[in-house]
Amino acid sequence: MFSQTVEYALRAVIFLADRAPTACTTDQIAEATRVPKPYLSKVLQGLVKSGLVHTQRGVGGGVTLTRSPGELTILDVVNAVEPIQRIRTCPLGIKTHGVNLCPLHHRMDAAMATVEKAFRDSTLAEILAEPTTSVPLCEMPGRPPVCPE
Amino acid sequence: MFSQTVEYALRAVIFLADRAPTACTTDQIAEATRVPKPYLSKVLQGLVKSGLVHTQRGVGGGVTLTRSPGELTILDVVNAVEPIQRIRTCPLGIKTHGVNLCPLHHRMDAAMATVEKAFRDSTLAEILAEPTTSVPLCEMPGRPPVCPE
DNA sequence: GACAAACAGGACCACTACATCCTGTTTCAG
DNA sequence: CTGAAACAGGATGTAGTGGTCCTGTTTGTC
Repeated sequence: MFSQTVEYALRAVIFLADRAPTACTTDQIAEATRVPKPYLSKVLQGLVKSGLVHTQRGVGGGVTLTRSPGELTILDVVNAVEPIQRIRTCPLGIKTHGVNLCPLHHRMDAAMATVEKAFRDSTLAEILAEPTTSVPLCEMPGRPPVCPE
Repeated sequence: MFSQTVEYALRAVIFLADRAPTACTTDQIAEATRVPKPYLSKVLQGLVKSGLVHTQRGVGGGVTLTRSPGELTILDVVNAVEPIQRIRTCPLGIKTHGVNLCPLHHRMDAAMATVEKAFRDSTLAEILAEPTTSVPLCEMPGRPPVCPE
C-alpha cells in the first residue's frame, strides 16, 4: 500500500532524527537502514527538494534534518515522497456537485483520511522515544548495533 | 494509495451488485463505470480466478457475482486484486523475534489495519443501500442515467 | 594547490502497471 | 449448421518505479 520509496525515506529520516543534530553521510544511512546506496541517494535528493533535509558536500558533510524530530511527522515524509491522495471529486469524472462522493468513494476516502491522521499524529521524536516494548527493535540505531543477524 | 486496477474492480463489482442477480456484459459494465473495455476485461478475468465473479460466454451471457452483495465486502474485492500487505516481520530483514515491530513499522501496520477493518466492515449491499445524502451520486446505476454531464 | 570526502545528476536497465488489439473459443438462436 | 454474441488469452506498447553506474561539482584539510 505504500511504495518502497516511502519506506526508504522513512527509514532514512528516522535514522537522521536519532542522530540529530549530527550530520550523517549517505553511506552511513544506507548501511544502517539497509537501503541500496545509489537509490537512497535519489530518495534523499527528493527530500532535499521538499525541504525536509539539508545536505552539505565535502569532507565532514552529510545529511541533516531541517526541522527538529519533534516537529517532523511521518505524514510530512510520506507527503514529500508520494503525497497521500485524498478523493476530492468523483473519480468517474462526473460532475459531482461539490464534495459529494458516492458511498464507495466516500468510504475509500475515509480510509485514507484515517491513515493521514495517524501519520500526522506521529512525530519522529515520538517514534524514537517510544518505550520499545520487548524485543530489540528493528536495528533502530542509537543503541549500538543490535540484531547481528 | 490504491491502484487504478483496484478502483476499476470496485466499480465493476458495485455495478454488478446493483444489477444482481442479472448477468451484465463487459460492455455494459465498461460504459457504466467508465472503465476502458479491454482493460476491464482483464480485471474481470482476475476476479474470475479469485472466485468473486462468474462469467458465461455466448449470447445472453455475461458476468455475475458468485456471492450475494450482502456477503461481499470491499476487502474481498481489494484482496482479490491487490492484497493489502500487512507488515508481519521487520522489513529490514533483521531477525525480529516474532511479531515485534519497531515503532515505525508498528504504526504503519496499524494504519493498514484500520483500512483493512474499514473495508471488511463494508459490504456491497451496505454501499448500495446507503441513504445517498444529497446530490446525485456517482452515476450509481440502478437509478436510470443520472448526471448527464 | 592537490587530494580525498561527499553530494548532484544524467544515462541506463529491468520489471511492473495500465492499456490496446487481435485472434480464438464457447454458446445460444434461428 | 450458421452466425452473432460474448468472454479468454496472447502479443504488444507505453510509462513509471526501483535500482545501478559513472561522471561531475563542491568543500574541507594538509
